[in-house]
Amino acid sequence: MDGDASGEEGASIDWTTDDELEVLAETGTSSPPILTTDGIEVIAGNEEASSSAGGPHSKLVKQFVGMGFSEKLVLKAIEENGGDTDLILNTLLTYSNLEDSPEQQLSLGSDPSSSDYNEAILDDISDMDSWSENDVAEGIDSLSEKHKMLLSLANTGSLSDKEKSLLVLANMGYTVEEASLAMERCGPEASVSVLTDFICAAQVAREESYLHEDDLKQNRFTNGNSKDKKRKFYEVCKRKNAIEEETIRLPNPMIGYGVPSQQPEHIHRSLPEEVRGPPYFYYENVALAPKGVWDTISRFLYEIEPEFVDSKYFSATARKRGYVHNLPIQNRFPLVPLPPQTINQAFPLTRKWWPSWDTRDKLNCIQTAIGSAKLSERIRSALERYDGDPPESVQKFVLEQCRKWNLVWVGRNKVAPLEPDEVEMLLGFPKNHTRGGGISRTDRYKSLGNSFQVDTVAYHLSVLKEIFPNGLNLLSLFSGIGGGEVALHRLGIKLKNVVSVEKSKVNRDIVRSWWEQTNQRGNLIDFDDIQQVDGERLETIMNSIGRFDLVIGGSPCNNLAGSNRVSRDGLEGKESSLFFEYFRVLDFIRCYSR
DNA sequence: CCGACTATGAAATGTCTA
DNA sequence: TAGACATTTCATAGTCGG
Repeated sequence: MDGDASGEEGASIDWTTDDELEVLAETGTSSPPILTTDGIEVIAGNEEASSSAGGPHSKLVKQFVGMGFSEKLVLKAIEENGGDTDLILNTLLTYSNLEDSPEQQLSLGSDPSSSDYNEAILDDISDMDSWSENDVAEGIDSLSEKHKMLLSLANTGSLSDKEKSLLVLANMGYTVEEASLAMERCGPEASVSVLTDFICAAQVAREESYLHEDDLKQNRFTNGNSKDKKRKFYEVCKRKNAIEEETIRLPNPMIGYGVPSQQPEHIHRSLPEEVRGPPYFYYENVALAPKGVWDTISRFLYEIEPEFVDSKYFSATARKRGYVHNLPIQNRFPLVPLPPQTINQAFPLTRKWWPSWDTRDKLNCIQTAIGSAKLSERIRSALERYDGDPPESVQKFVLEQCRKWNLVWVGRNKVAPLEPDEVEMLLGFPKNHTRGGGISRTDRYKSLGNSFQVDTVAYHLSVLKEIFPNGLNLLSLFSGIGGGEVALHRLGIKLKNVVSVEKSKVNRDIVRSWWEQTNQRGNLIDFDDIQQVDGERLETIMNSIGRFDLVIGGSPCNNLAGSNRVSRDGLEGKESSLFFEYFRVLDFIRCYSR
């Protein structure tokens, strides 16, 4: 009924040829991936049909740019070879090879001055060590010297987008030279995936030059040995994909190292000596992030495997999250009293109106926005047409919407979204935690939707109680409404000094107000912007209050979250890339505390 | 300008079935 | 096992009225 009116879009797009090369790349080595002349004819046909949009070869250009070659190279290659994809690929591979050797530099019009990354810094880095060895073959080692060094550069201030990408690529095992070349060629907006594609192509080209040096010198632009080249290209791409496909899988059931009601027989994990606390750290983000995100996060956070837990095992609402931490996992204990475990227990008044065909036991994840009044009205009028149970199709529609928007039954045929104080209770906060102080209702939903589930986090942090009987110093990054602080407080762990970094003023006010109301004896210091929390400032703080025992932080998820239709850009997204700031600060604290 | 409100899918994963 | 089908998701941008 609602948003299914988009049936026509696919008709005008012809997908039959677009993925030709990618499909070939995925087929195993058993069948050599050779482009047939059939494919070329089809492509040529399409290109005539769509010549009004873009250039005459726009489709071909897109195809090769998608493979990681720069647009300039592609255009030049097409100009020389027409529509023959075989010849174009050959030429491209040759070009990218020649670009690596200065004496044979072609004037391809690549303009170094247009790229604004700091070449001086990069040169310094690449001179400092023998990073040019290709790590891909050896596999990825744990926290390498590379990004430690990058980090020490970054610790004086915040990270630029380019430095972030560079860190990511360095962590994937690529050399800094490769990464910076790729970034220069692919432009500042290029995603990591595009960059790795480019590096792949360059690697092939390099290996090619090694194997066929003579051949290339004599026969620069001809179609020599194209089968070998392409085979090589696909092999390297496969190697790259093998790295990318090393995806962390979510456990089912999502109980991490155990939940109060379900504790595995024997749980054990051994952390490497160098990551054992203190300082302890606790990082959180959404479990269902785009592919590869958790691999990257885990690689940065010292190769510690994330613990994925769904908060539905702690409360009446689901909340699937991943936590990376170096806490002990033995002898955890839950907060008491245990919060309501079902919708029924949490909202007894809804039982009277709850239809038998609504089989929900738990609510879905609480988000930052609520269902509209119009939807509730649509549901009511749909149900009022029937005396008893509505037909199955209506039931299905209503249930779908109730699940999607977390609606509960508040009257005859009447559904409604949760109230802010109900959300507070479900998430383990004291009632009215976010109320007052001039905060709007909308902002309450937003702040709560972005928060921890306190019981879940407290269960993990409970092991700290016996480690720090006299309290601890807490560094809380992206504090939000203070889920970590509330969890520790409810556990009875004394907070000596809390340094809290939170962008939103209303959230800082909420934490401050909670701090005062709970008669805390320690000090609460808050900061606005994590990018301003540099090494110098941290050092000053630590000289004053002592070292941090615990670093808590859940970095922004909005570019990772599934409900974001607009900017689900992954870890490189505008806000979610602040993860690298978390890492920067954490690594500084760790280095300083040693 | 602020706050309430509404419309806006896709991507990843899980489950069922041939 | 592959593919159809089902479920879930810490959101954004725009409008409107005060």
